[in-house]
Amino acid sequence: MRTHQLVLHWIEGQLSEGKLAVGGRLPAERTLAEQLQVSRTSVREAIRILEAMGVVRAGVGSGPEAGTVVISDPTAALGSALRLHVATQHLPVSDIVQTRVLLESWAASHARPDSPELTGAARLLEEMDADGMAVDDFLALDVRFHLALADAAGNAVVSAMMGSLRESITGYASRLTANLPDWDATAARLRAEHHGILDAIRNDDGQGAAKLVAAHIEGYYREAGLRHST
Amino acid sequence: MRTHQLVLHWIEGQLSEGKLAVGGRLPAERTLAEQLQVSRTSVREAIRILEAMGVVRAGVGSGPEAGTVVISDPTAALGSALRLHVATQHLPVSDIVQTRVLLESWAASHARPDSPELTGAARLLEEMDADGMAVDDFLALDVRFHLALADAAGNAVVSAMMGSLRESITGYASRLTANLPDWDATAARLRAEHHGILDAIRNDDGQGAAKLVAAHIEGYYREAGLRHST
DNA sequence: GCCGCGCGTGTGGTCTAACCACACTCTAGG
DNA sequence: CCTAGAGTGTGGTTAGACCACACGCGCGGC
Repeated sequence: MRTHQLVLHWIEGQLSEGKLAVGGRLPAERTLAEQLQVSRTSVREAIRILEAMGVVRAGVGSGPEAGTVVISDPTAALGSALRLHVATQHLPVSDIVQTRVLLESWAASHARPDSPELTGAARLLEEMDADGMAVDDFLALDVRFHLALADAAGNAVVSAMMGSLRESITGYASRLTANLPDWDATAARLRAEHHGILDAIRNDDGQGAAKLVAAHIEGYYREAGLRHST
Repeated sequence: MRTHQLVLHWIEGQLSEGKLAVGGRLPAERTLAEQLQVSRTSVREAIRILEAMGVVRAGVGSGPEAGTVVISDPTAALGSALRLHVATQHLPVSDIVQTRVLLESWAASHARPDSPELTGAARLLEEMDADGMAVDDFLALDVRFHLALADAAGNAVVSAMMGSLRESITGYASRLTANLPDWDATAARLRAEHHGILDAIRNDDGQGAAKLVAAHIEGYYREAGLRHST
């Protein structure tokens, strides 16, 4: 076993045993190196991996924001991993879109009508109804709306996967937007569909909401010219 | 931007532009450090992250197995990320099981009846029918059977997520097995259910297969004592 | 007595230079 | 012709140094 993996396992053990929890701080790199009898370099390599996985956040200086703190951001890990593998062209974008439809349909049909996240989603829709909204701003709100729907289903894993899928193809999606023949018409349609989805969920019509979401996403990508199977 | 991120972005760019593909080799660490005008330390930190993400494999010595080679193993990245976040107790195991049901049901209903992966799945079932099979061996084949079903749906993202979900809870699952009141009876039931699922897929009854898969998984965890919502 | 500025201290971030283990490859000797 | 050894290039690891940063204590002026 390589040295940095030893450090990694030690930290994972501390997490499993509850000796290290979210919000807690790792020992300083130099201290940890001495404790585990390895070089600081190896400690740093382990911490880098944890950072890439969204498990810790490293901050210089001193005070509450400094040091290496345990966080929990599964979306970051999954997102960058997916993005890298899309770059290697071993994960087709069409598969990502298909998976997004699958997860989001499920979330729509399992979202609880009284979920607090839906209130936030409704507020986002109001913002999107503003006139003369810039395309990028609209798309940013769109992402947040869809993530809010996913959160409303109350499954942390699904939420994280949804977020990572969105993150891995945001670059792709904004390029696709340029293909749209008439943005204003598309935006108007998207707005209407969003309201339809939210209403369906609030009326406890999970199956209907799932169908609307699937049609919403597939319609957008089809209009923008991405070819994919369903 | 931190130095190792510069290296990371450079490599990601090479991947996106196709200058670096799966099977290709990165320049030697010392060479890369000189090219990008950074220290070898920073190059190594970037490579460590890529290694953790399942994008490269590093090997010492010389020859075809040596050097840093581009691979593509999304499952590794997602799996270790999920496992770490389960350790922080910010990803409930019940959510993982629920997501597994969701993905696997979808895969069962979208698997093509003539998919070559199903042939492999059938062979696995034959092996599992052997008498006096050790529990661990049975479970290992079980994992491969379920992954084969996921692969049969032809979506790389779903396959990777399925694999990572299994990986993140294998430790948990094998502990659960000890709770089973009568392993032989359970194993017999699992075998029968497996055959039922495979038959449903081969008869082009996707909806039926999905229902059977969901019941199969939920039944197992319920019997083993994991409490979770559906 | 109170306020504010500056330095001390500890943090992660980076770099250099060296040595190790490994696995292939070339070459000299039998 | 074959084999044993030296040579070469790879990642793996370490030690030690210096940097930028940000808080917090304490000294000084007001």
